[in-house]
Amino acid sequence: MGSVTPMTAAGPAAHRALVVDDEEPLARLVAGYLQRDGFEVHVAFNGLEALEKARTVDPDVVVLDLGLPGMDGVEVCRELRTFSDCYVVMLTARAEEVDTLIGLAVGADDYVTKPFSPRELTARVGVLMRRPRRPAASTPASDAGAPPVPPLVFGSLSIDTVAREVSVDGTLVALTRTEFDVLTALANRPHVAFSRHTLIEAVWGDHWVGDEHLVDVHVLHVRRKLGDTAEEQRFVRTVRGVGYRMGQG
Amino acid sequence: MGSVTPMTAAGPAAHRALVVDDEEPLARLVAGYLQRDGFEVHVAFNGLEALEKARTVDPDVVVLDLGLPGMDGVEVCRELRTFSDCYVVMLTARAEEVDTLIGLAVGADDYVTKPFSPRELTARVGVLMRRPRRPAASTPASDAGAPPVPPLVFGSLSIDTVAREVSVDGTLVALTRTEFDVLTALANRPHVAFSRHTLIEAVWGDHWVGDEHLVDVHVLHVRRKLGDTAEEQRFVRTVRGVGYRMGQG
DNA sequence: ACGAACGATGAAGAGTTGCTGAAGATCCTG
DNA sequence: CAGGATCTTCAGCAACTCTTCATCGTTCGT
Repeated sequence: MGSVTPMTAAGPAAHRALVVDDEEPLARLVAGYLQRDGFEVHVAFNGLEALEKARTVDPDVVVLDLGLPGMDGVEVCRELRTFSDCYVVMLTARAEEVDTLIGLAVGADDYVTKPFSPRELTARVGVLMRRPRRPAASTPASDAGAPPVPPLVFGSLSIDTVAREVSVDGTLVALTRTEFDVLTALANRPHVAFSRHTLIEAVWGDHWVGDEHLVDVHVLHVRRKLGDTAEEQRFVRTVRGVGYRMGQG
Repeated sequence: MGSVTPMTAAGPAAHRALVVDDEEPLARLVAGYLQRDGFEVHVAFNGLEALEKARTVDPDVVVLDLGLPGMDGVEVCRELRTFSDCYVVMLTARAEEVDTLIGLAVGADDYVTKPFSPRELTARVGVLMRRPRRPAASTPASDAGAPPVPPLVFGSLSIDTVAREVSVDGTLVALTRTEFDVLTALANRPHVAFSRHTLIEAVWGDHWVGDEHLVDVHVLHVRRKLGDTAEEQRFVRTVRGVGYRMGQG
């Protein structure tokens, strides 16, 4: 593998980065690497300064140390999010902190644990920059105007996955939970041949132990309720030597 | 409130995850955590199995160990990218590997270094799932947007590896499992001459014992069903003294 | 052109797979 | 706790598939 050459930009850089860390040598080190990667780099040594620079520079990505004096990284990140949708990479001292942070819904895009190699950090930043920029605010509670989920339709068979209702020729058919789950697992990927094992993982979860032919019985029941037989398989089809499949051949 | 509501036991969940690791206990551990987080979890223990499952279940996220036996994580990830745009979290043994991997442009979305806390991993996966890349992936139904896996085409012959369907001139041809596997093994690498031995390894696995000319019989059957004969070998061609080969040449 | 090696083919027994009914185990509801 | 619904296991059966084997035709080297 030759050089990877991460964008050879000269003059006004393509992207702006803000590095926030109270340990000046570390900040400078990271800044240097990012600069070499073609970023226009700005540095801040505390939370307030970081927010101020973020407002003026409008960076594409902020590398933010968690353990800042005064206003800590979490606070900075939260405040940052009120006026910017830039990417945030959080630096933490211990790996265990990461899940705490994520749990706090701080809103960072990536977490890097100290000690890290500068190249790892810059590489991760590179990955973020290649992502399409996030659209607006990612409010978790914007499910209000959620569009209705269309039913899965196979000829005269219709599966409402939300209501968990199945109908054939407009007539409701009562399936048990397992029967419904088996049918839906297949119907979610029409035409795809599922092995019994994969089907079991989908419906029962992995950790399951027992006879794989359990699936056969449930398929039998589904077929019966749907008006199918082993001879006429309109909906659930047998793929001999493999398992089952949904949809016309 | 209070309880996190781990979703009613199993059943088709909102998101699907595929965990790939040759160390079964570790894979199960990770799988368990993801399941608790509401994922429908599938497990694979080697690269080939991983790709096969990825094709059938179309996961939203793949947790992929770098050090797999045979086909390694990098290869799996590359191949995966040819038909899926799912998120990929790569597990690596050493931190230094991470920048190498990123440099190789493997295309993973996150990298976690062993040893890791399961909660950190699942938390990172959770972050990924909140990302906007896949717009409507949150609905349990309607996977219509799933990228279709392109069939293998040789003139008038078309092989749908996912549905396990073969058609000639648009007409479906019913192959048995072994016949299909033999044909697909050849078709996966067109122009490559397979020895009977290699073919047997590919289809039957390497622990097989018996007469190698078993392959001949299956090829015969495949040819017949495909409308070929020993004289007119449009699809499966004999390579005298070696074995068989797919495609013109 | 001749014999040896190789591939193609047909047939048949052994083995596998899927379907089905029934019965026991388990879960849920009232 | 009883009664019913549901899940799971089991065993028999029928159909299908795999594999082996013997034979025949073709190709290749000499």
